[in-house]
Amino acid sequence: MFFKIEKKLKRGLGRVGVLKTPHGEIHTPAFVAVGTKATVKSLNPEQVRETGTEVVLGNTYHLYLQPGDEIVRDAGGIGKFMNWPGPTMTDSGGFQVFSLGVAYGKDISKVTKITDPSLLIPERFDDSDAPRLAKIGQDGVSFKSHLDGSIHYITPEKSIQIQHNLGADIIFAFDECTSPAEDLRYQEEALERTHRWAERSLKEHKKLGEEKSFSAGSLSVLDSTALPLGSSACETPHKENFSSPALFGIVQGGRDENLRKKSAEFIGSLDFDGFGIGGSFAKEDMSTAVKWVNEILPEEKPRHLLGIGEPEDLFMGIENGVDLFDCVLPTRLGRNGTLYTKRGKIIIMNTKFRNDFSPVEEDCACYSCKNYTKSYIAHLFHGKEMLAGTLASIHNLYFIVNLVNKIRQSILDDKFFEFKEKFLKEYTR
RNA sequence: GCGUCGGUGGUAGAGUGGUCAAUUACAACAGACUGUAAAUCUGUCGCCUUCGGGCUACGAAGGUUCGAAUCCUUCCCGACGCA
Repeated sequence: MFFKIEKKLKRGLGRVGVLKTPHGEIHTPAFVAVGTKATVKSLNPEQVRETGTEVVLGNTYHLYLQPGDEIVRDAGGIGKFMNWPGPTMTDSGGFQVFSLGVAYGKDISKVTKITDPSLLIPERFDDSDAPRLAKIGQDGVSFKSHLDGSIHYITPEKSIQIQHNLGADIIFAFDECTSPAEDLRYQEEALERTHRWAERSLKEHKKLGEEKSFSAGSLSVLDSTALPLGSSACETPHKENFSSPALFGIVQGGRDENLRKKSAEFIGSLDFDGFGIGGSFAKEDMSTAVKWVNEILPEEKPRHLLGIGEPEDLFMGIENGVDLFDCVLPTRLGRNGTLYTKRGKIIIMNTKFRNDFSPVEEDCACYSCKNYTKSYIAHLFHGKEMLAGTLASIHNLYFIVNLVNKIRQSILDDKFFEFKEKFLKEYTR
């Protein structure tokens, strides 16, 4: 993997770059489509590509449970398995420590509103009897499968082994995503753990890399079949790291400035190929956390803001030096009937759209907008037709990917701040 | 014409003397969703309300009862059976 910064924002930490992977280039800042179970829900790879998406992110925990990482390995890796010829990433399962752990069955998620003050009370009350599917142990995390109830113990080593089997171009260290509701003492404890796990992830990664380079030799034959289907993403794979993915370390630290900076210092000092910025945020804490971290992380390596994705967040992240984003929102909102427009989100099932024969966005160039009306898409949703989620996901993914692309271009044109102001002024809610 | 069964809120369909403005499902309406436990979830869903409650309602009209969607009578409508 190779990362090159092409241009920097004059004010702020933002930059434009290119990330070269064995399966093609990623033009940063870039939006990564989430394909948790080796599929971007409701879309086939051609449809994903048509939205302008360059890279897809799968999930370690989900693919380990089903179909199993060895099957994905034997299929030729996640990209080949899912017929996605471009770059791929896998998340480590660290988010599931959170979503299936403390957040399980609760009204907390990746970005938590502070409307419920009890969520932010700075104490870790004893709710050990609360049902959860993930429990943090001495060495790793025990998960109770949401599919069949079986118990699985995931350690940093295990996560890296699974990810090597899944075979993405970029993988992540195993971490603990913490809730903003946790108190400082717990954040500190969790951060220590994430740091130890980072070192262990890195060590296991290097070990597996060495084992692979010993047995490498005929690998290039295998990979020549996996080149991107005609398009600019085609690039000669780099020799270094060819047989081994790039590993990103993850910065945590919650909302505390000292912890965030400490984490950025520590993770940034390790021999990672890039970095993830993790954590569950209260919305207003996000920008400061990102800034604290990116002022410290080594400038020449890429940074991925994990799980973030609303338009205003993308501007914030890019301005503060983020190169990669992934988020389930475009596809999840799409499937659930909410569509992005430059004037804000709309709920397509609302009565007023039943007889609205204009496209979702008049000047949008996505497949859905070029071919269908709001009335028709509303009809598909009311009728619970499968095509509904597909058309909506195409539009939303196109909207977000293209927004990031436009922001990228605005930096190249020295117009970032004008563009940001203009966009956010029109975009409401 | 006689007999039997049945008529419940937008629909289907519970309820068969008080705890019933009426279970439930669907539809409708509004909302939520940020490293996917998610094609999911939440709220509203007779009228009015100062959110305490008030009013009108289970085909129609009478009646029994402290009290009726629930029991009785007649009528109207529907299905089936016999003529």
